[in-house]
Amino acid sequence: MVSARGLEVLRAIVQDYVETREPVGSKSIVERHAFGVSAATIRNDMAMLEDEDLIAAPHTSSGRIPTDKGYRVFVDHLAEVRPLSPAQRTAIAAFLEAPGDLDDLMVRTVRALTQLTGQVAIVQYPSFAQAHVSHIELVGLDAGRMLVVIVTDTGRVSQRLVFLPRDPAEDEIVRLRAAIADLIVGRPIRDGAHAIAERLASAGGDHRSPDDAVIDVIAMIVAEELDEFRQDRLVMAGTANLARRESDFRGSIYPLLEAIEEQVTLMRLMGEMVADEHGLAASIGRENEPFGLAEASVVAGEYDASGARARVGVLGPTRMDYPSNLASVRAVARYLSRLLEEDEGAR
Amino acid sequence: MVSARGLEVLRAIVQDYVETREPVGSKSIVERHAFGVSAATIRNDMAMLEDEDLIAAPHTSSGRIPTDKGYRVFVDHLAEVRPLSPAQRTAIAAFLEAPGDLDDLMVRTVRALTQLTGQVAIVQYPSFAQAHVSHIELVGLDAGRMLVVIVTDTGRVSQRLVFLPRDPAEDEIVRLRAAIADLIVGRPIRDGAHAIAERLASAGGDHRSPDDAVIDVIAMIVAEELDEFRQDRLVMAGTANLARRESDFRGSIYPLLEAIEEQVTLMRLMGEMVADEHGLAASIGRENEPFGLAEASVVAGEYDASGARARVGVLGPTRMDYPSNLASVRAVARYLSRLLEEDEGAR
DNA sequence: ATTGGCACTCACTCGAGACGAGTGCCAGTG
DNA sequence: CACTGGCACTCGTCTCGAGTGAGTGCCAAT
Repeated sequence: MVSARGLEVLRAIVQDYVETREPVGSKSIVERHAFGVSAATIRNDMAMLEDEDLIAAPHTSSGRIPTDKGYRVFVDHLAEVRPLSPAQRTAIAAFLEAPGDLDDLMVRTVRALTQLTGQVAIVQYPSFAQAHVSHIELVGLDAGRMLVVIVTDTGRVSQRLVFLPRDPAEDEIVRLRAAIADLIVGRPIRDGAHAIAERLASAGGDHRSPDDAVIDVIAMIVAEELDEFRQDRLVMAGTANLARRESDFRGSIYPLLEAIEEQVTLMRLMGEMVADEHGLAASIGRENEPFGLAEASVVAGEYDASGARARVGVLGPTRMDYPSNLASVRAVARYLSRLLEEDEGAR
Repeated sequence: MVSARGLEVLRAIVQDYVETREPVGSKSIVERHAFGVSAATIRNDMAMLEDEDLIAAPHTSSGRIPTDKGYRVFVDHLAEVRPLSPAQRTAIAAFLEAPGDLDDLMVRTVRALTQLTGQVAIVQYPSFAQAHVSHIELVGLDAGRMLVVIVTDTGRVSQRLVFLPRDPAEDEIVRLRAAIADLIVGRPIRDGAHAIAERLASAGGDHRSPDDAVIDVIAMIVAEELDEFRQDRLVMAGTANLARRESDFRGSIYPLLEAIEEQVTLMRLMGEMVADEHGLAASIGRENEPFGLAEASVVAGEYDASGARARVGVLGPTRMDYPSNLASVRAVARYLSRLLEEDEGAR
């Protein structure tokens, strides 16, 4: 029921509201946008938009502000992702090109994104669920301690300290390492944990030797560690920006800070967002209610890391500059993909 | 020039103000505390306290609130660290007793502290500056990648991925490992980096072999990593509490969130605090100005980890409950010391 | 040294009135 | 039928002034 011009009016309202942070009235729309019609006409269109629940009036007679639904329509149909300025592009490059390992890259990425958008930036580590184990090492230390190191083909390394009931001999370690490597090296991570669990179960009864206590401990640790690999991690930056934009949130920013500390919530939220053809996705206002973030929006984009796929995004007030944030997220995601595809797991 | 009763009045003002969050007047003091004198007398005492800049009046005629100097006197002379309730003690025990490595312990500690105090909790990792290198391992992976693993006697493990100009042979790695181990194993970390740097410098000219490129790369990484060991790390929790207590901060909580993200600032602040005989220290309000935290206070306590020493603390509004926070910090610090001394570097 | 009394200050609250941005509606026009 | 100008109406916001009360500072008396 909304005319083409009606949608243009919606666009104008969203833009002006985001910019001025004040309810926008028919008159100011006529002034700021060359619609070529009178304020009264705009008012008629606005009445339509209000019927459709795309905009709302805070008080009986004041300007209108977009509803969450209005933002949704704006993002889906009206927002053109506006290309970044050359300066911004070189900024991204400067941030990300420095050498370093995966951890470094993630940190620099999240900094770049918070810098570009002025929002809280979030970067998921590439999902290792489908990565393969490329290496396992057992390093005997002193007095019953052993270091278990696992490396994946996507370049993630994890180490873990184990306390053993007794000190195994050198050749015993070598044998053990070979046995475990046999079980998991070259196989996808998600299978690894299974394989070991099965092995542990089947070993019951038959040929238990005194070694088995040691083996069990180590195998269990390896399985645990593999399981942990599957849980993705987040890096965040720019939390302080929430306080700067405090007035953009009606209520307290408490739930937001909580969600940021409880990374799990954000993890799930980012995971459940559905991307469009550009790999971009937005989750707006009340849509985040199940996550306790009803006053916030998240804009996210996908990136590829040699097979593994994950997301980068920003978190901010519902009243955010979507076109610009979408652009920043897309640019960073693309750059990241290129960087991570380039050197194929060299990191 | 402040009488004994005058100090009692200061105590009353601090207590009441922290509790009610409102300026406290002479009358309410008489009502809530059994001073046995009239309001007028209290007023005289308050005039003294005001002359000494220990309390101040927000408006000409309203109650008084403590100045930063007033809080300082309160903390130094008037606050008795009130013992924790048994329930709180068992809560600490329950939090900290679970098994796990050092990282786990740090996380659980910081959670316990934020839980107990309702403030932002901060835990420094034990300082490794005086720890000794107990183990070094070089693990050759595929295609020019090598994993360098360093372990200290305080149980910290670090690993780092290196890209080598070429693939070294197996026996070459063994030799190299022995050479580096010779330089640093058993020696304090701070010497290790030196030793390697010297070695690198002296090797110039004489017996350069084609190996040296590889050696150099690895040695440099090891030196870098050792250097990093000396930089302590922080774990934090309860950031969201700042938003809950927002009204306790006159201005914005922006600088606080910034400091929390910029861990370095807090690190320095905690490092510079001077502890009393109980290992406790407080830094109050304006005293934190150089760190951009003029509206906040930090309460910290020292703990020992088999030689290494570090701090735990809480960050909150200047108007905080110092006795209770001091008690919580002390209890957690003590518990942590006990736990870390007990199993002497087993972690 | 302590006290009761008293004048004084000043933030805060409340209601009334003025203001103005903005709406909704309607009759008129191309 | 879409658009326009006009107009009454709503309602949040600002301002002003009076009233209120908590709290002080000072002083003379004990």
